Amino acid sequence: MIVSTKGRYALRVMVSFARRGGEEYIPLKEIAEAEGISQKYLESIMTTLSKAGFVDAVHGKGGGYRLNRAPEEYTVGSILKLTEGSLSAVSCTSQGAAACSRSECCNALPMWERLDKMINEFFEGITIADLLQEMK
Amino acid sequence: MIVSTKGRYALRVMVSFARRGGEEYIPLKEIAEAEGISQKYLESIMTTLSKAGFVDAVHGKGGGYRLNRAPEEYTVGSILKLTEGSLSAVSCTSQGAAACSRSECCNALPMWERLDKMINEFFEGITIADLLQEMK
DNA sequence: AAGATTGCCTATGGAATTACTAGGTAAATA
DNA sequence: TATTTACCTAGTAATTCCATAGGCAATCTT
Repeated sequence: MIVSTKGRYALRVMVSFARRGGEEYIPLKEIAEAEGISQKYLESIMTTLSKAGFVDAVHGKGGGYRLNRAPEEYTVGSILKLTEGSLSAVSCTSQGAAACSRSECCNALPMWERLDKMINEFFEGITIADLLQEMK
Repeated sequence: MIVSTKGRYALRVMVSFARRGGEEYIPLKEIAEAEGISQKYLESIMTTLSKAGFVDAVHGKGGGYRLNRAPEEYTVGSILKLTEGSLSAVSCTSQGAAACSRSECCNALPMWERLDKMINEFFEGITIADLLQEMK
């Protein structure tokens, strides 16, 4: 599986922020309850998003998180790459993985590379604004 | 990750059989050695392929495995679906998984479904014969 | 300055999956 | 009958996933 709950929760939370709109800071607790996600687990995800500069965070009362760009400025790809680490379908092509000893002669490698490219373009072509609109 | 070693080994073995051509049966031991794959691990994969009717198997001396169709008759998708169980990128859309309670209102579901469709069509459009030809 | 509220950090743990390994059983051939 | 081969059932170390626990740090209100 490419996308675990971590990445899916991140997307959901970003959509949730976008849906609310506005510039006020929303505490994590409120988002976690609204979305039915474990508060503690969501903490680590929000910290990741915050450190990467995807959201603003302020401590203390009246603090919380908020988006710092328009929803159409966030691609799904950028969020998933951040939270999932990689979107590669096989370890062969994910950077950081040990280089496969067969890469020089592997018949399948070009296929994996085309797949990665296709998936990457797919996710880079969708934004939080698109998800916000989309209804089944 | 979508594709584990199980699926990748299965593809490699199928390509290996296709490369040899011919109708003689090749023992698993020989394939495992040629491909540098654990013999015992490969056993379970070959049994899966055999039970699904992808290869013929005969016991005893002179036995082993062989393809029962032309390489262009095997799609990569069919082999991966068999060995990996599912090619879904998220558990939300893989059949057999518990239905997501949010599926009725999930903003992301149409995206996951389009992704699955795209990946499926990608793999169904490639055959073992294609892999055999393909060189980097 | 104190206390409440909120985000941030580190560590831990159960469950599932992955990638094997071990050892036996069944079928076919020499 | 003995050998060769596929098939079946278990087990296991390592890793990843999905959290949980508890304290520390920063900010605001009073």
